Amino acid sequence: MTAPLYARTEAALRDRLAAGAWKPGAALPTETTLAAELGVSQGTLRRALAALERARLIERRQGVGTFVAEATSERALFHFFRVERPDGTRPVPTSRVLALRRRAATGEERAALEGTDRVIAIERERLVDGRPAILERVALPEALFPGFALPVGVELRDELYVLYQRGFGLTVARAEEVLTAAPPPRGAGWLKGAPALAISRVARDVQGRAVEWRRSWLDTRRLRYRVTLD
Amino acid sequence: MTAPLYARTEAALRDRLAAGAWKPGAALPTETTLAAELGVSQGTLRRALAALERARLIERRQGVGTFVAEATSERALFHFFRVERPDGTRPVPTSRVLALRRRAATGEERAALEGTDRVIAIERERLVDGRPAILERVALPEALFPGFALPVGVELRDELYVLYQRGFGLTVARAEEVLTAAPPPRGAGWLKGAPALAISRVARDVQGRAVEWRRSWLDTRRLRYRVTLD
DNA sequence: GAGTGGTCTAGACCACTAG
DNA sequence: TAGTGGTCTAGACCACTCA
Repeated sequence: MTAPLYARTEAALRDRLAAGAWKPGAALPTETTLAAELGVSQGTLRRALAALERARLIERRQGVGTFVAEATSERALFHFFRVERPDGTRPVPTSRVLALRRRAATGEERAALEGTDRVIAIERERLVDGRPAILERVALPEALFPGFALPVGVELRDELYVLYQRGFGLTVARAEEVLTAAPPPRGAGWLKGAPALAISRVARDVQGRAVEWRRSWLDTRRLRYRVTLD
Repeated sequence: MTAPLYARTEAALRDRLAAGAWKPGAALPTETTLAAELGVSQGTLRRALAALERARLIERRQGVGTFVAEATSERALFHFFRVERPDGTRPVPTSRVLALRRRAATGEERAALEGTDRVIAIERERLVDGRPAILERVALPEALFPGFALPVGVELRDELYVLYQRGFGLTVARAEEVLTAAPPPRGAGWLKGAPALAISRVARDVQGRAVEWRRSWLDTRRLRYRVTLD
């Protein structure tokens, strides 16, 4: 009936992490103290910690300690940007915001973001090797991102997910993507009418809450999408 | 220097599974006997078995035993066919082989299949809701599939990966896919010139050997590709 | 009821890091 | 050298399946 102790221990830790009991990058208590605090054996605690490490919520370093995982550009790019050049190398894109405004959510956005009424809508170009290769529309629930702002028209080496965590305590832990081939969208003259790879994403935080919706159009002559199934 | 015991235990079991020490669907020895046989404690063995279960090489059922995973249609479809209808439901496709012949490998095939000289080339249509929706070209290393044959022109509810395992002892455990948007290929009139989602896949067996290369063209008006990143 | 895998514990020892 | 996480073991007990 009740879940096993290691699962309840993992859930308890997950809640405390989500609640911000420890800041990203900070160390958790040691195994022995944390086990005592939670009233479980060290072995049971270790099983819970191992699961959290697989989910990339924490990082463990032998001889040093256990730390809350931080959203870094590298991590965001590696895990959530599954794009490569035709030769298989992975680019590090820059980006330029074309527009940012607050407005009512479209039906699609409301469905993806689970009932959000108002969104912050961002349109940006992402540049690979200095030239635009991706057009992207991002929608954020306004309630979760109070005061969110971005400089418009400037070329940035940003990663949005780093900003989400640092500015609003929202850690993106999982994303679902749906891909189709699409005619080139309006507003991307550089696509020159070539078909684009359209990617729709819902990003979720540690507890599964939908935090961001985006749709990207990729210039498939210059970029491909790679995924491993196992 | 040397890998930890649980890792070596896992590797040993993986080798024995790949060598066919136990047939797909058969039961492995119990934990206690297997632990004794390998000269490790039950705890260490359990850690190795848990890893193999996560990799879906074995299945464990409490009160019953531990079994070598079988390639079933359901498993093949669920893990390796990441396609859905626009409404989000997952179709169960049928297929019709258009051609099957043996020939020299193209450069692309040789690269993907790691030096294979001759391949069995299959071209087939896959039908969703009774109508063609996917054109697919499959290349198999001839050396690994002696005598491989398929009925041509007949509509089948097949799953190739089930045939690979049952007929040739080759279990597909992992696949890498690269997606692009592509102009419609020759030979798929039903696409009517609409852009297609092109999917290239290398499938690998338990030990990482490339076992199959395929390229599929999806009618993106009727099908989408879904993937979860975490 | 016999036998299987699943959970949980306690503790010894090792490997690594940092002051 | 003190303190951390990593490995490995032994054993008790639970939960489930099936004859």
